[in-house]
Amino acid sequence: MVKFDARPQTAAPLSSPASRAPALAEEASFGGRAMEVNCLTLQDLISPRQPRLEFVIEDGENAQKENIFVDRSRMTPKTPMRSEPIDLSKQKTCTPERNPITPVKLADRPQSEPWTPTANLKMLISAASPDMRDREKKKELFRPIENKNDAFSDSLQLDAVGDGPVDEFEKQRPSRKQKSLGLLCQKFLARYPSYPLSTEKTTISLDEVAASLGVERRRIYDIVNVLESLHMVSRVAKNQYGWHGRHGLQKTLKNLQRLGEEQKYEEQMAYFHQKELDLMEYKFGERKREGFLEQDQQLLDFSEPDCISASANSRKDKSLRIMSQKFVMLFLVSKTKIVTLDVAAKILIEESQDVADHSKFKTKVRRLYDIANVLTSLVLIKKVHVTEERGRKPAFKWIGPVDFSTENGEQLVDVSTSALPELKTKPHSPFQPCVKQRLARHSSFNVIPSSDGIKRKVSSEPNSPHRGEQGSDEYCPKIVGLTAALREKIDENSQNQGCINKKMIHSSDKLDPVPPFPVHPQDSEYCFHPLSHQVFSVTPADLTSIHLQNGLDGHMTFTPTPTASKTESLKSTVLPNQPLIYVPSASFFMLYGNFQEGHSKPEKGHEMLEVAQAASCSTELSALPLASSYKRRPQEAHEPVAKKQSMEIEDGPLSLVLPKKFTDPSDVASPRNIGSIDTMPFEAFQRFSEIPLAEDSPRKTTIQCLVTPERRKHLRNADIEKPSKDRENLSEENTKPQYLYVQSAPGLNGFNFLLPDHQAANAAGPSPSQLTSLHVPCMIVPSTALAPMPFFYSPAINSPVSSPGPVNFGLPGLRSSTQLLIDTNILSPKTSKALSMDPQHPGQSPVHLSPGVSRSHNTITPDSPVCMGHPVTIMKLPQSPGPVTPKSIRPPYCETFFKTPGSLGEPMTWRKIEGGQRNLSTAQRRLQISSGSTD
DNA sequence: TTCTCCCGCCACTAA
DNA sequence: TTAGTGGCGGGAGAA
Repeated sequence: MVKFDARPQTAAPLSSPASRAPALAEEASFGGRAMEVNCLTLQDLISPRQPRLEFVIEDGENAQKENIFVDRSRMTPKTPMRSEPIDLSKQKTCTPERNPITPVKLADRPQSEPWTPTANLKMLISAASPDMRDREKKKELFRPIENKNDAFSDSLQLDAVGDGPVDEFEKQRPSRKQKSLGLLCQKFLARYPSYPLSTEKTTISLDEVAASLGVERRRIYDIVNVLESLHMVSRVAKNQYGWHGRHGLQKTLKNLQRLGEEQKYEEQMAYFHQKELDLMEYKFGERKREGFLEQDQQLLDFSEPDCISASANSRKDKSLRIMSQKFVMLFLVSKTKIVTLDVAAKILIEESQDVADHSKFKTKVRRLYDIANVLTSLVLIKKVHVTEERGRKPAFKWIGPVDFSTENGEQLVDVSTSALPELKTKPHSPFQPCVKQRLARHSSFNVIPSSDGIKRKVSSEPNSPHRGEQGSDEYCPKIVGLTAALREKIDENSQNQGCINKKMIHSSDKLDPVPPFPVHPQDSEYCFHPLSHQVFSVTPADLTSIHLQNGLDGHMTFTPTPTASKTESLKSTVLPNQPLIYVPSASFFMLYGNFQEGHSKPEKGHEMLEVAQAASCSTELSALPLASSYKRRPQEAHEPVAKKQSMEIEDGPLSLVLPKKFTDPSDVASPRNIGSIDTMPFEAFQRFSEIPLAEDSPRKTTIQCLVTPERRKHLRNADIEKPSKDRENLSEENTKPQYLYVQSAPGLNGFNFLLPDHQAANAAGPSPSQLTSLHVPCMIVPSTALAPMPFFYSPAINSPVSSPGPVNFGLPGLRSSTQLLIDTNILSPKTSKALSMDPQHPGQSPVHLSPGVSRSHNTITPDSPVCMGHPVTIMKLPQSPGPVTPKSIRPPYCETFFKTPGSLGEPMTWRKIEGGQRNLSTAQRRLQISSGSTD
């Protein structure tokens, strides 16, 4: 692009020749290919004193800035060679039709000129022709969309160019948030595994990343600098960084914590707090000040080799790396783990011996925001506000690991983790230690050494093994149900076990959408926001067996609901009558890890399958406590949301299957089933769902959410009538596969449920072929915007014409996404109990009562339309009784596994994998758990 | 208004 | 010399 630079002779060049020369070269080069555009600046329009015009060529570098995308079709290339996009942003003052005069670079304007780039642009637009305005709008429209998935991607906008009103352009322009460093960082992190294999050397090319993310390299520097401060990356060459991931994060943080303590940062923070509050006069002595400076050197030594020479007030001393480390140190040494920006800025200014003027303060705060964005993306901190006497102050709270020490060299592991011997000392579980301290913060938990030397968390309150967290976090006062400890437990487990941690079903809009684990801030672009309207009401009875909660971060957790007396005091994750909202979560797509990674690194991408396979092949696992069958690898647990999001985008939908007892009556007591690998799915689900699992009724699985009011009523009544003793009988009951089918579209655009009812048609015992089909009465709750929910009831189960083949589910207009199949047995034990009262079918699933009973529960008429779309083949998912553990004294449990459905519109087939067989495809990945039974 | 932080100039650094 | 880095602060969007 070429433009004329109307630069006053008197204007002194702002750029050094050295720095400007390359730019000019690029400009020339680029200009040779670019369409010539004449630019007219306001200055040109209003100032008659332009002494001369200087020919300047827009440089290609600028053309790349912030990924400007240009509608080439609307341009008139002057040379066929032109193939690169033109930065229309640089045409703010240009119009192709106007040649002669040209604007100056905004930076070249004399200081006296009040025009800001924006003001100048606006003025020019106003002064220019409609054509110019259109072009300006186009420029805005095609601004980088680093995200292919961003709202304003591609074609739609292209079509809109020139057609829509001005407002449309404004609407489609990426918001500030969309361009935020935090979001960019998330995208950046999504590109790399949190815990890369030691054998794999990931190199980061800044150019490549910048181009990929559609931003200028400058932005990438900000990210890598912070990451470098945490040793997550290291510079290996020019423009090249090596990716280390989180492997060394724990050590780094530990060092930072130590240094922070040595630096007396806590005192400094206290000092500034006190100073600010005018509560007392306190000053650090000069000696201490000097001590800080010495510590600085230590910090620099620790940080990076290229920082060691940093000295006070030097350029490097102010580098983002150093600032980042110091910032992190503040958190680590803080008892409250909360650091206000102003205090942090003041400390940094103090240390750098800068003149503590307002300008410096602002600059520091800006940098801290940059750092905080990256740290937030790393799920190490989260934004909070501190209310002080002087008002509300922005601050951040550390949500990352807080304790990096181990006692006597012992590795603290989660109780459930310990159940998996091979995972007890899993080396890369850097966040494990933090569990100890976190748990210690909760009175309901103690850390006690176990006989095997493994420290385990146990509840000091027998009746409330998971209680105690609610309200403990002053910034998350509304957390309902799940305790932090429990979340951490789940998180910990999920770090090493590869699955099922992705639960769905958001509690309600009344529930504080606080992420159960360290996750992205709620305002993250990748976070789902709570719905303002109720979607599904759940009665207390519905929640007694399983509580599902989904934080905004997409993490979904199942809270154990005490149906047994021992756990009755446990609070429900979902409050009575609270709506349950299924929130399609990006984290849901973390199950298999990054799809791309999965291909490039099968060991990671398919770990779930491996786990499942292991479960299918190993009998060792069967002897493990139910609550610890699955573990998710650390990288998954701490995978940035961005990664999840990107995976969601790239990988397509996944599905969760929560199969229920699905065994033949003869298999109930079968030794083969008991403690067999078949328990794996159940254990896995139970593990994460924390669903109490009764040792005497291992096959009981219940879910009390997502049932119709009528059904709930029945269930409640039945539950009341049934003593707990009856549950024991349930263990002898055979159930047929019934599922709760949930299909959803991202962003809550889809909300589909198949509510398992009963399988009356097969009450006598379905054949394998029958079982493979969705012979389950179900309700599909299409969620368009979750508005008044239309119910689509599938009469397939009861209908004699129902086909044994796959049943298609789908909703027009919905993009295929996550699907959840939950066996009806997930219904609360009470439910199961109630439904299993029929003495005529003692061996059948509680929900498989007589057809008549079943019908009585139907709230939707069989005449309701059945949405067709995705064929679903229900796989047979046998279960086996879980080991007898204290935690296993829980009535219900369910099993889950996931699969990735095909792309939208593609039929999804659920099928079982035999043995170690894997059936993976790019379009469709499945986690198939051998059940020992055939379809 | 204040909070946030994008944006890109341009000085510094390294190859 | 040139490209890579990244400090810095204006200024505007978001809250």
